[in-house]
Amino acid sequence: MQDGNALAARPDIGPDEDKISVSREKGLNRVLHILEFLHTTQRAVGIGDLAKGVNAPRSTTYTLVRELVDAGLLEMAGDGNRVYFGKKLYLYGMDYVRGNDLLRRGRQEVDNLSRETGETSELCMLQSGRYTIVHSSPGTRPFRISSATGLQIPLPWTASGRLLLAGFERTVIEDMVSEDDLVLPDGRRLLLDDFIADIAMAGAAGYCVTSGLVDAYTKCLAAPVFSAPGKVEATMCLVVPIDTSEEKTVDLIALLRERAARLSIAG
Amino acid sequence: MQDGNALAARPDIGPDEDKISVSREKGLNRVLHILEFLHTTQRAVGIGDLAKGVNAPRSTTYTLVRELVDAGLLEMAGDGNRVYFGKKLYLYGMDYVRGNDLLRRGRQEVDNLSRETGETSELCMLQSGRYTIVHSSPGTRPFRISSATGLQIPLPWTASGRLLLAGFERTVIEDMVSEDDLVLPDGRRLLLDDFIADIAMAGAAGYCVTSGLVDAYTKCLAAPVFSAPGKVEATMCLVVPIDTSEEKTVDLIALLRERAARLSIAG
DNA sequence: CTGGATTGTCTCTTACAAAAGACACATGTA
DNA sequence: TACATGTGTCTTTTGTAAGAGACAATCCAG
Repeated sequence: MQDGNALAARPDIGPDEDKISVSREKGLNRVLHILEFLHTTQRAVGIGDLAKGVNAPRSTTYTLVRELVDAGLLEMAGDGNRVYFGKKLYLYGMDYVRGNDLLRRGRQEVDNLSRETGETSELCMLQSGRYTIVHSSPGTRPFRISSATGLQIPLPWTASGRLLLAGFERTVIEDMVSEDDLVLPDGRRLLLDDFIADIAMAGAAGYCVTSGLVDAYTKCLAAPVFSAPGKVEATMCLVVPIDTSEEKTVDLIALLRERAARLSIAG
Repeated sequence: MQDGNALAARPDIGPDEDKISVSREKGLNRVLHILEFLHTTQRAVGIGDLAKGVNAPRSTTYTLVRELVDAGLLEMAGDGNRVYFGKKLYLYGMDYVRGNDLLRRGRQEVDNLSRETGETSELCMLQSGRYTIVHSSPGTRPFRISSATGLQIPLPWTASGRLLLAGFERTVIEDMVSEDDLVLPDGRRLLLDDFIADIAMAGAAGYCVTSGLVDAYTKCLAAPVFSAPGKVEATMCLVVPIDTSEEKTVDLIALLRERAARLSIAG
């Protein structure tokens, strides 16, 4: 099952039809699409729009939504004909946190770090082959982008991405990184070979810094968190102004690496 | 695991859906049961046990689990043949928090309150007809029960339960409260009429105190959070030693009510 | 007012997923 | 050694859920 679902790319024009005919799909898959769609929209959605968004028949969507609302996974939002995530999902999510040492302690460390440094700090992981901000703490600077938790960003855009891929085979990396991912927000285009070289360097150095990749005003410092020797499970990173002095940057990296190391193994 | 599945006993109100034959069930329902089962066990579970736990055929369970793991809703845990909640559920849960003002601010207030008072503080809501601890902050006392987030408790056992039901019709309350719910942990039995009288009183007073209901050593103070005039959306509560002085209790109630009021409406 | 677009509910059909069961391979234990 | 128990992957069968479409009820623009 290769679910390169169309919703992530574009709802309407789908050259990558799984089958020639949009054959009957399993209810569970429809549900998974619905959840993913709500995650991308980040807001309550009308059931009609939802049906369009996941490219499912209206009747099916209505029944599924009703079942999910009854189950508490979704909730009807404000004005009455929109749905969004429900309390049950929150509860399950907290269960996950509780059962996951790394995440639990990582959130804590990230919060500490951003409080101590005043900079935006994040915990990042690979999530189904994509870079994901699992937790972030805003820092105290006047205007800082609220890089929302759960946001997924192309791996090549980030320092963390370079660390997370350390140790992977070249072929695996090629699979994970699409052509589009190599195009930066400002239109510049990375070379795959350069990116792979970056990954090797980052892995060897034990940290990674990128400047002006996602935007022109910040640089990103990242350090790896290991779940086993050599296996990068997550990264902690700091987002700082691009004009941060070399000296301060070095200090921050040292701090970051110390905290990341503290998270590693040590179960 | 000789316990049948407690959760299937009453998935929802009303019609006797328990058929003689455990006939073929919808995949989505199986999934919902799986999630609920994992929520009650609060730990990673082997797939075999999972199948027993939700009373589903092994083969079905294997395929469903595989699909859920692929989707990231579940993850294989530690030793390799157990499953538990996955990162995706955490991300969806955080989306819920973000989209839900009351919860977001409520968590904050609860954390503040427990820090200021040193007592265990909780945010509670109705979740599919049951009392649910949506967020809790432990307080600083030496030994305090870690009333886990997401824990569901019979409504009559709690102060919050009385407030949450304020304004509901008697028949609705009767539907929500089972016979078993009226039996306290220590074996005492509440009368439904008394409970309903309590609800009315709590609703009128705008707060509620219960002593020694869940256990003999604590009392529970609760105040309502309104989503609209008269509509109780949640409660904040404090769990304090049962021998807390009358004077201090009064002070805490005042504080609690102030904070709860701050959460109300104001959306 | 009218015509088009949305919303929510219902019914009926058949394509397809859930379930049964067989299999292969580990374990443990008498 | 046999014998039970747990695990993971097949195939086959058949009950039913996904989907098409019809319906009434809003809503809104022209």
